[in-house]
Amino acid sequence: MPELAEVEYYRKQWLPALNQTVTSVHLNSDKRVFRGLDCAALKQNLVHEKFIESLVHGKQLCLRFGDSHWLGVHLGMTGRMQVLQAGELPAKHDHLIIRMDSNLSLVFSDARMFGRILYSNHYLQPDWWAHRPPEILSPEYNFERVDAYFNRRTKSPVKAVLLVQEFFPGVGNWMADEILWRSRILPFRKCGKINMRERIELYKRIREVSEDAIRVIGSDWGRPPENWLFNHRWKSGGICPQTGKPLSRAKVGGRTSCWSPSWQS
DNA sequence: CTATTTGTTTATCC
DNA sequence: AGGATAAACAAATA
Repeated sequence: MPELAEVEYYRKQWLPALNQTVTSVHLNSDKRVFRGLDCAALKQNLVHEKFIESLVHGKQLCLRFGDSHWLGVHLGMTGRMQVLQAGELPAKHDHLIIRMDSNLSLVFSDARMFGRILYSNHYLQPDWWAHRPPEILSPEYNFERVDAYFNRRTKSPVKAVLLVQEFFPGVGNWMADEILWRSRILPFRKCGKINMRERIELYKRIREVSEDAIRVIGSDWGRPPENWLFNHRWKSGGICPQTGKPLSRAKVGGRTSCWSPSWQS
């Protein structure tokens, strides 16, 4: 389920082991989450290194060890991160276990294995961390960028474009539906047909939903207020919190989308 | 047994 | 060349 705020929530789960040192790394290199990775290098080189920094950018996590070890974690659809106390045993889908000198263990789990582990041992930033688009809540993000993104995808449904990570880092399926619902714009509208007033509204709601998600979910995975679309969109039979009328669901841009026909146009 | 899932990559067509 | 679309990946859940 990880989007912007859920990824931040999971980043925090490893913080109890910050400034501790790796004693061993356990993994099964056959698992799909390690595709393309030099698992032997990860297992050997991370030992004796200190966990010094924990960063997040959109849905991408970057964990730094020592002065040249970069561990990337992408949570995919069902990825999770947690810390195991001494004596606690790994579970079925725990694919990467990093034991620390405190006897805590950092654990990455992922049932569906759409997630991915990345690793680089170099003083310079690896490509997967160096090449990042501006984050939605950063100072360099602005309306002109968003306007330009829509102009590059004029024939795509706006829902599909909101899911492009290069444009809207961290936005996932529920955030995109929430943004469109708050902007009162239907998900299948083509970007080229969205006028300036609507684009300005979308830009504001993109930032608003990102802030709200971080505040409500990113800290302790709290349940969002009932006046968000969030709590009503998951199952069919949901009701629009604005109009009290039924919500609609259908695939838009390849993803199940939920909208309120009595509210969005 | 069938259909569905909060994500990304790859192939293919335009 | 770049945009648009669908399939593939894998396991749990309803």
